[in-house]
Amino acid sequence: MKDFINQFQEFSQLDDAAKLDMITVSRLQHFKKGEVILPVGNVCRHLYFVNQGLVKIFSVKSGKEFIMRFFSESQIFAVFDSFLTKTPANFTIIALEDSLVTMISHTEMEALSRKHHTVEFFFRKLISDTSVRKTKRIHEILGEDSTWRYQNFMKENKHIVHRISLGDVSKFLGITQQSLSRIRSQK
Amino acid sequence: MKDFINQFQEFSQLDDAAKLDMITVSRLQHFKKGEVILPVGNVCRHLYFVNQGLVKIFSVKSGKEFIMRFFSESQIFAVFDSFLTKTPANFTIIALEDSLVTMISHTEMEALSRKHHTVEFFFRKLISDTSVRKTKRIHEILGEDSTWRYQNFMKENKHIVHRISLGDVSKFLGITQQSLSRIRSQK
DNA sequence: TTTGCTTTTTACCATAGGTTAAAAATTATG
DNA sequence: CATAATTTTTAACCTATGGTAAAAAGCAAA
Repeated sequence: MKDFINQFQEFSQLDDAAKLDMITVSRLQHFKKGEVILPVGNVCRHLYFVNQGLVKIFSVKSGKEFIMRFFSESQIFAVFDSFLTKTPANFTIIALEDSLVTMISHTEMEALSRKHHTVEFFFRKLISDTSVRKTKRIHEILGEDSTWRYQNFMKENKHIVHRISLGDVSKFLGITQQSLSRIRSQK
Repeated sequence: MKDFINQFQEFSQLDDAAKLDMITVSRLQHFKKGEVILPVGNVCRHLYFVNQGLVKIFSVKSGKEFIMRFFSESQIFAVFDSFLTKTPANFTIIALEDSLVTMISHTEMEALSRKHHTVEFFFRKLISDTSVRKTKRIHEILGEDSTWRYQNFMKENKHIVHRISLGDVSKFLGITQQSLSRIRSQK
């Protein structure tokens, strides 16, 4: 189990004082399988880090579920637009497995950003990382067919695909489960 | 023609010292219709502001053009992931009309962010704004059909649609021009 | 094991959007 | 103007994916 500070370091170097402060303000929480970490409509007031487990961020639009992303061990997550703008989240976060999560509140993050430039920088890096991913995703949805996207998803998520149901994979890809099944069979 | 500082203010309040500094480091440049503002593969080293004109940010994937976004008067643009991570941009920026653009270099922006917390905050707001838009876009592409997306695009871009070719509209929507034409005729 | 619940697959039809080709309309140029 | 170049539309055909329904497989609990 990778310590969250080590992981944060991979985004940007944090000085020792900053590290210490971050550890101080962080808290650990356990979520049971199926438990809601953030209900839709609530403001996302924390930055989360997965120590152990698996979560999904999703939304429901006219009865259909759409999965934004999965997060597993050593990943940082939040509903960023809600987190950054303090507006109600359009997404729900739930634990797909029993999960152990480290949390830092928005308030604390803001304070630390102000105090330590390295934290502010880390923050910006983190946001730009999610931004890059979204751009890539838009690109792929518009430019590649679902077979390609399925194979790509499997390739890029080798370590966790066996923990995700095919239904959830299809909800991530934006196709029906039947279509996914068809894609899987032909070949 | 809206002054860029005024526009920046709409994202977050800038103090007078910050404003003055930003004006000092900004420079104005003219681009002719069709001129490349940023070639693909180059690092996007500036934050841009459209005083007058219209630009598009696009990429080409296996011969097909995909338009990320259009920017017209009073809008701030950049290839943000390139700008933030200093990696080569996957997108080209070109002027669709003769355009007058205010530019601030990444280096200057970084320096000002460090100097003025209001600038840093503005920066984060700006990035989170683009992030929200991308999320919305992903959502729409996966959840709505092209007729809906076309109508929505027209609604949300009333002021500039008459300046954009239907070919470019289709490249933004991610469908062929023929499909767009079909959508436009039926109804 | 048996029974029941959930997930995944199969099948058949309907439809949106892609492909290709060409006509029509619009805009630019000599 | 007249001609060329570009943009937009029309049309015929094709394919991928959705909708619906039901079967099959996998898993869980008694």
